[in-house]
Order: sequence, then structure tokens, then C-alpha cells
Amino acid sequence: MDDPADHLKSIADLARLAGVSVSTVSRALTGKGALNKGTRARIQALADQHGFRMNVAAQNLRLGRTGAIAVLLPMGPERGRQLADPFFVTMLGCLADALTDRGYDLLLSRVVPQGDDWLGSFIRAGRADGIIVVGQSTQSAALDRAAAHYRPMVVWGAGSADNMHVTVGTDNVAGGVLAAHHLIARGRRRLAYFGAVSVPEFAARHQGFLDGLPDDLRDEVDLVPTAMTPDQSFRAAADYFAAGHRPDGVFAASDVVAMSIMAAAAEQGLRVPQDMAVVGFDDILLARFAHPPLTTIRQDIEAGARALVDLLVRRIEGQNAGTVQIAPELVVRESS
Amino acid sequence: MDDPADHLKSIADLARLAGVSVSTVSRALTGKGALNKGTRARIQALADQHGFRMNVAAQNLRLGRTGAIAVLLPMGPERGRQLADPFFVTMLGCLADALTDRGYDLLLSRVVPQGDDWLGSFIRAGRADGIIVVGQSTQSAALDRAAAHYRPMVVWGAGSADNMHVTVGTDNVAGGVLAAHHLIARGRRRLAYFGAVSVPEFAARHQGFLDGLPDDLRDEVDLVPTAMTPDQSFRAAADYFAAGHRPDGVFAASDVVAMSIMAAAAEQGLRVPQDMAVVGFDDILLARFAHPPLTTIRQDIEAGARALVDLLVRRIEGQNAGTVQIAPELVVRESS
DNA sequence: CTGTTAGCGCGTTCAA
DNA sequence: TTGAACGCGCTAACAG
Repeated sequence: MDDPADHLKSIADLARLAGVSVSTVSRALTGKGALNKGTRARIQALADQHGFRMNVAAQNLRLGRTGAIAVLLPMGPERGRQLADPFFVTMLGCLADALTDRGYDLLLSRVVPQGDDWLGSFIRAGRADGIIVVGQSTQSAALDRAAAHYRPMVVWGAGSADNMHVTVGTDNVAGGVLAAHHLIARGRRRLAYFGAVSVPEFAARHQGFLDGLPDDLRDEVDLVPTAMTPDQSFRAAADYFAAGHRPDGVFAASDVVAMSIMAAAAEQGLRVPQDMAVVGFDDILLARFAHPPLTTIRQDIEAGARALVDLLVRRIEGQNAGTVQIAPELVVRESS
Repeated sequence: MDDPADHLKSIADLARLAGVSVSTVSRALTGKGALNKGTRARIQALADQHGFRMNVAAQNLRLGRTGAIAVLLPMGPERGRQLADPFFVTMLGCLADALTDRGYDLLLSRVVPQGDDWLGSFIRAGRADGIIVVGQSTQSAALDRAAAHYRPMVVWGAGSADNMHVTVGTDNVAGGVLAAHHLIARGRRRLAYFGAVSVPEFAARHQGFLDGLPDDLRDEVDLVPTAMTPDQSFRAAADYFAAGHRPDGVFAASDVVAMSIMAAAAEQGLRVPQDMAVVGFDDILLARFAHPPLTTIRQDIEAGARALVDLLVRRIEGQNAGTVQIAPELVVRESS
């Protein structure tokens, strides 16, 4: 069974051993095509007796497919730590599971979006049967251009009516509304939003937040723009508090940002939630164990990953399936 | 340039268009083999004028390789959230970068270690030119069995002299010693260790911790065994404190565990670091922004990833390179 | 039910 | 310097 000497490296070797033709072996091992029960069993027995596995690459070449789905992570200029973002990482794990269940391999590729045709070039290399793009959607022009000629591609992010490409994403506007209603219900009136605004999904969270407020408060909300990394959001929050701002309710565009804000607040002696309520977005693994445990808008990552894969598979099969939105959910803990 | 009609799908199409043979196109595009400067330039121009890219799968089949490295994540029984662990995830990102730099694709595969030959079976499928195994090393028997016949495989984890397989990993014992010395220097005497002990790398951290203590304290250390997830470690810590234990210094086998402990401590009104100093392991992204900012033993994940890839590539090339250890580093913040 | 044959898209001898 | 022919390991149409 694991004698290294008897190394069968192709179905031809196995065919010779079994005294049959290669196509018979092929039929026996794939289970496709008509074949005598007996010979099929005999060949299968022989195969795993010798630990033989067919060469997937050759099989795929012949079938005109690759058996793999590429997950593309377009990287921003701040190359490096991006994949450390707990949200993306969890998404990746769920995608791996969903794709495995469908019989696909997951080809992970971090790409630097540059040149006019980085995506088209990747597509034409034919390394994958389909593409899932995960990242902050600042590349929608490139995505649209590719989507015009290439169908098996789905994108995680903020869908927009005028996108050519299909997306799956949390309803960020609805999430912002949830946060607004919650803070209002907690009696908070001096409000602030922390997060990126140039990236569509975060802009939508901000917009939803404003939408959810009563008219008289909407113009009073502080907008504190910041990159979504722990360092930068910590700095933004520290500066903001140092400048004397004292909001009593804060909505952060992600849990990482929320936790950084709480760290900065603690340094200033601000108590959460007494002096200031904090609401995050994502519900990452550590949110429950933040100090204090973080109230947040939960994204159902697992459902998102499944939806991405379902949609992609349907498009690979030629169906014309379209954009999906996933409802966010308020999770109340002790930070608010 | 992106006219969809002119879709060249093989070098044969391009050859016809250029009025040359397929082998000439092959030579022009790969840059290998002798060829007239002029025709090479002409064919290359024609290729990217039509956005033509060679089929990587066919190229690899012919070259007898796949161009991909598989990253295997053996999953424990607690299927699911494992990949959410910030450490693994960061490692994955760094591996993606390191492999991309070497021209390899990254094939991500979560495997359920079951049956006697899950690894051998994966290997013989020929989906990758090499394998990197990342995970808690409870599978060393299976790894050794595979390593006996299969050379291009490297493992992240705790190397041991009697392993057949080669590993790259942080020196966990040295990390434990660092933690011990630090807590002692802070005047702590009632000590506890939180973490798994059945998994070699965590057992080594525990062992190092004990090694680093003066003889009279070694036997006094509380060992609090717990799985490494936030939920389970939180529960373990809550129970431990509820039982009346009051250590003044704690070493946690990971930052996630450390943060859970601090959350549980806060619920009991224990102050960190005044009542109890806490030292973690890993230095994940959020460690700086924990409350209070977490003192920890830093693993250099980027160096680890680079070492894994270097080692693997060397073994693919036939060299007999062996196990590498990476030195951990104490990062002092406010939790101790 | 099984074997023969012809490719999938590319690299690489061997001749010309 | 270029082209023709063969094969990487496999599947599928067509015979028998």
C-alpha cells in the first residue's frame, strides 16, 4: 500500500498492470461510462492497493477546466498587513469550506491593482474556472470592465445599481440605520462616526447612520475619517479626544476601529459606556471579549461566503444570477 | 485590445495569425530557445495587442509541474471557526506574499485528518508541487509517514529531533522562558499558565515557562488547561477566578487566550496589571489595543513564512535543507 | 462491455 | 532561425 517501489504514475501503468486499456481504467476510476461491475471493482481495488490517484491537472486539461476558483484580494497601497484584518480572514476560511463542499480548490491570490488590465490579464491566464473578488471596493471600474466580457466572477462588497459586475454583500445602509436607532434608544445625542468614507461600503454605513437619525441630529454628527487599520484609527481617535471632543455615542465602521477607539478613550479616562457608548461593525471573534464587550452590527460571514459560492457556481453553469444582499443584525453587549 | 470577438484561445490561433508555427510562438512567448529578435518582438506585440495569455495549466502539464504550492490546514474536530484564529490568518497572508514572489500560486486546502492516509492521498493527487502544513501539530505521525516518501513538504510548528518531517517554528521553549523571567522581574510569585498542553507547541511554551522560574516557584504554578478559542478560554478563566484563585502573574499560551483572561478578570473586579500581570503569546494585531495593551511574546510571522517558503523551494530543488527555529521576542506593554 | 483513436494546449527534440 | 512531429496524463467518440 505504501511500498515506494511500485510507483504507478499514470493510468497507463495501472492499465498495464491490470491487463486492460487506459480508457477502461479511466471509466473505472471516474465512475462514468458503462463498465462491467467486476472489472470496475477489480481495477478500483488495484488502484487503492497501490495508492494510485489520477493526475488532477491532466484530467482538468482534458475537461477544459481547472477545478479551481481564484479568490483575489486586491491590495491597497498599504501592502502587507491587510490580510491580517479579522474580517477578511474569516471570510477566507468560510470560502474555503464552501468551495471544498462544491469540489473546487481555492487559489488564493493577492494582487496589486495596477496597469489598465490587471484583472483581464489574470482572467486570460486561465488559472481558474471562476473568480471571487474580496476587498474594499475601490476597483469597481476595473471590475466592470472585466465583467463585460467575463461572466464567472462575483464580488464581495457594496453592490450598486450601475455596477456591471454582480456582488454579494451586507446591506451596509441598513446596518448604519440599526446603529443609529440603537444609540438614539440609549438616549445618546452627541454622535460621531469613525471610518473610511472614500470606500463605498463604509460610505454606505455612514449614510445609513445619518438616515437613521432624527432630522435635528443629522447635521450635528461628527465625521471622523480614518483608515481602517488599528494604528491609524487609534491615532485618529486619540487626536479627536485630545482636541476636546466628547461625543456620548460613537459608531465605528468596523470592530477593529471600535476597539481602537475604546483603547484611545481609556487613555483619556473616558468610561465606556457611561460617558460614551460605542457600536462597532462586523462582530469579529474578539468583539465579545473586548473591554467592555462590544455592541456591534453583525455581518453573517458564513452566509455571505455561501452566497458568493452559490452565485458563482450558478454563473459558471450559465445561469444569469444576480446580486444578493445580506441583512445585518444588531448584537447588544456592554459597550452601549 | 479588449475586443471580445478576436478571442485567441491557444498559441495555435496566434501562430495562424502571425503566419508562423506554434513552436515559434512558444519560443517567442517563453523567451526560451533561439529566435530571431524581429519575429520574437513581432509575436510579442501581437500577443499583447490581442491580450493573449498562454494557458498555464497546459504549460504546467507539459512541464510536469503544477506551479502551485498547497497550504494545508488540518482541522481539529471543532470544525469551522479555526481559520478565524488571527495568528493562522496572518501567516496565510505572509505565505501568499512569499509564494507569489517565488512565482507560485497558493492552493488553500482545509483538510479533515481522517483515515490512515489522508496526507498521502492528497500528495498523490498531484495538485501541487509542494506542501506547507500549518496547524497545531497533533498529526506528527501522519506527517512522518508522508515525509518518508515525499520530500517537498514543510511544516509549521514545534520541531522535534525524532520527527522525520522538517519544520519551521518559533522556539516555544525560549518564549516560555522569556515570559517567566519577565513576570519574576515584575515581582510576581503566584503564577498560572493558561493553555492547551496536549498540543506540542503549547506544551513547549508551558515547559519553557517552568524552566525559566526559580526552583522554589516551579511546583507552585497553576496549570489551567484550556482549548485556545476565545469562548473556551474565557470560560476556563471565569471558572478559575470564581473558584477563588488569585494569581498575581499569568502566562497565556496565545494572545487570544490572554485577552479572554483579561475579560474574565475584569468581570471579577481584578485589575490588570496591579492585581494580576498578564503575558500573552503571538503579538497579534489587536494586542496593542487590548485593555490594557498586552505584554506578549512576539512571533515573527513574516520571517516564519519566508523561512517556510525558502526551505520548501530548496527541497523542491533537491537540496536537503532542514528544520529552522525562529527566536521569539518579549514586547512589554501595560498588562504587566 | 471494452479497445482504438484523436485530441485538450503547450515544450522540445530533430531536421531542414 | 524555423517547422514538423511527438508526448505530458487524461477523456470521449467511435468501433467492434
